[in-house]
Amino acid sequence: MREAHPMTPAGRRIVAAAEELFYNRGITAVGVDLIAERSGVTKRTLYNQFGSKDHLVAACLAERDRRWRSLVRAAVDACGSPVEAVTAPFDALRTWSGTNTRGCAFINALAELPDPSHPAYRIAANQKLWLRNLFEELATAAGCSGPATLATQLLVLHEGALATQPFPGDTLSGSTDLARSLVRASAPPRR
Amino acid sequence: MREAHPMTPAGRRIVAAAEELFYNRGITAVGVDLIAERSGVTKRTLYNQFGSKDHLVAACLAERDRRWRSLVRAAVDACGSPVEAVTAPFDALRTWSGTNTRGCAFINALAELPDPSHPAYRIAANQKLWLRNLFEELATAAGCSGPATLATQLLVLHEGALATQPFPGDTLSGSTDLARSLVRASAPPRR
DNA sequence: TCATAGGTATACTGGTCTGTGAACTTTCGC
DNA sequence: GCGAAAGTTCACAGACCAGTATACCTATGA
Repeated sequence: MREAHPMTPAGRRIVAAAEELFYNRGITAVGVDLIAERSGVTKRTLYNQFGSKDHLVAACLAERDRRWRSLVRAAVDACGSPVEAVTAPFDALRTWSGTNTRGCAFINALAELPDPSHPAYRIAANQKLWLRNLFEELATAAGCSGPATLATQLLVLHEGALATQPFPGDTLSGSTDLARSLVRASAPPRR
Repeated sequence: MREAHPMTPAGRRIVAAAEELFYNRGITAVGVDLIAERSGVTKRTLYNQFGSKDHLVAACLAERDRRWRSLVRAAVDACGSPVEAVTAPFDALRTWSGTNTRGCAFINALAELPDPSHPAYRIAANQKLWLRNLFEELATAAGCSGPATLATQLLVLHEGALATQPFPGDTLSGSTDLARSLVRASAPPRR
């Protein structure tokens, strides 16, 4: 289920170029010719590596997911207490938003890929499930009451901050504050 | 700034068909030939009415926005008290979600239309601004403390519920509950 | 030494895309 | 009855699309 990344140098360049183009211009709007040109590679190489555009899309989202998860894990590890750790994904989101200002790539991808049998569909859907479960695990570890309900609320706040990111106004700060006060309210009293 | 809707019968059929197709399959993925066929109209008529696909996209989003706003206004008017009215958009969202299960059409559209000069861009961006301002107006009318901060938090909850809608699990109930308790906490004590 | 894997170069297929041109028909209010 | 607006028919332009075919080059390592 967890495959390694035996990707050739050309393969990595293709994914990097495609990721940027898909995120900033949309998946359907970007052609494989442009991706090949941007990554300094022939279209033949692209097809030898990924087989089809659909599978390249999946590879891009998988790579993005991998990067996002490791950022969140680092933010969780950097926290001093289990209670702080519950809202660590909001800290990760602040970092992430510095270089990703066009909303959530997974939501955006699903907007263009309505077919559940598309190889990228499952990756995008799992991404949200993973975060929700992480919130629940962290809430449980911090001793919060009602971790399931809390996790859903935190996910909504997180996705809301991400979805409103392209619009003017700082929504991330407000939702982070709200998330923290929710966690504090459901956490056991200190010592 | 506010033009009427002197749309011909064919024009209305085109918008209706295009709206459904754009929302369910993505804007770039849907061709004008298909839209013309679905609405029982010639491609020539489509271009006579809207000039370009881009302007048709804008007309579809404008129509959707109009429908959404009137639903929200009706929900606000149906409320018994100013405090209840603040969270009325969440009631409207519950109704709306019955027939719209692919997330927010405006967020989805912006994912495919990165160019701010696209005729549809401003419509999509204004939609969120309108809702945020409505929240603030309603919060002020209800005598809530810190209406600006509250409005931003309510917007985030609303957009979060909308964004997570395509995924399994009922996120709308949890965010509606949270929204109501936020409003109650900042509202003045009864009588 | 030589097979293999990764990659280049280039031309091509068959299809779809948005958008236009030009001439014809239908409907309806004045 | 007539003129204008709305709509039809259909061919067509020119660009772009995903994906393939063929032939060649160049490392590396057994």
